[in-house]
Amino acid sequence: MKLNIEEVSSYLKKHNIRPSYQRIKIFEYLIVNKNHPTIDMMYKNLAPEIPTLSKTTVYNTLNLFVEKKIAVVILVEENETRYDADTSIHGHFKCDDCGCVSDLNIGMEKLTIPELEAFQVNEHHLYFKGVCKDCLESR
Amino acid sequence: MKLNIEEVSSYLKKHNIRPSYQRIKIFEYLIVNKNHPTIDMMYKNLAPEIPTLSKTTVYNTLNLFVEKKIAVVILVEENETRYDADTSIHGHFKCDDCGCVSDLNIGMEKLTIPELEAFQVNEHHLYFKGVCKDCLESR
DNA sequence: ATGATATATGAAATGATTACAAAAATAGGA
DNA sequence: TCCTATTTTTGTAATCATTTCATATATCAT
Repeated sequence: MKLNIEEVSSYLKKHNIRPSYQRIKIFEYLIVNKNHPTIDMMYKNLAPEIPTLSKTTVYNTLNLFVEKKIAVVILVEENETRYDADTSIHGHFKCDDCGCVSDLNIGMEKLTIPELEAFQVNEHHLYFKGVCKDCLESR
Repeated sequence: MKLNIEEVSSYLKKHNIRPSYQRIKIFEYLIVNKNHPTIDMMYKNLAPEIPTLSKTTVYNTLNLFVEKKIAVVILVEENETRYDADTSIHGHFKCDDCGCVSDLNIGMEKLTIPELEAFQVNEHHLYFKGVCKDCLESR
């Protein structure tokens, strides 16, 4: 996602989403931080800037983004739903130490799965868990 | 997992789990059905056979199995934690139509991810979502 | 058998998410 | 611009999965 902040509004419009103040701010947060945040992370970070923000709005907005396909759900942990505005096929790594979730550019096309020949595949998900480089070094 | 039902008890013991009646029945359910069930599915299916069974016991037992590494958590859906007694590295497919989750034998070793060179990888997760063959045919 | 430890149970607490109704913002037409 | 209809936001209450906790039950070693 090489999306410029100024283009957020038109990007939302292009996907049939009215660019309200809250929606713009939330989408901006996703593409600027690229940290695959949870609802709570987004709420806590945006609340100071948007004092009236309700957590329900964050839930509603992300559900809308997913429905309109400008965001995807990332599952790397039980009871921890994260979101990503990068809808291209790629993987993730979750560090069990610092908790960060980073992107992996994976040529998942290389993976041919015979068992899926007759299947209709709509979503690809690949993730790893372990300890990231930074955490390994600081031990 | 080519585990014989009679061997469940010794398999549990080998992993430092006391083979109580409930634990044996729950583990048997996993290896016999191979359907990657949720806690609720296991509870509903075993309750008739074990009238005193408590859902808390199913939670406790699966948490124990995961801790002792004889089962793994499978995430293919928000707020839907599933379990698998096959701890070997393999993938899954979830059908959005019938809801079934099936195994995929994937040589994930073939995937070399340069970005993970300096990382310590403990878990591999790969899954796809879409429509399975049976559901496609019955349309 | 007895006492100690481990396990199972059910009720209550927690936490994330959704449902819902009211308030606020926005868009379009007179 | 004003009015009305529609959309969006908000906060509270409801829901659902999961955990906590205290008690009851079962198991183990002596």
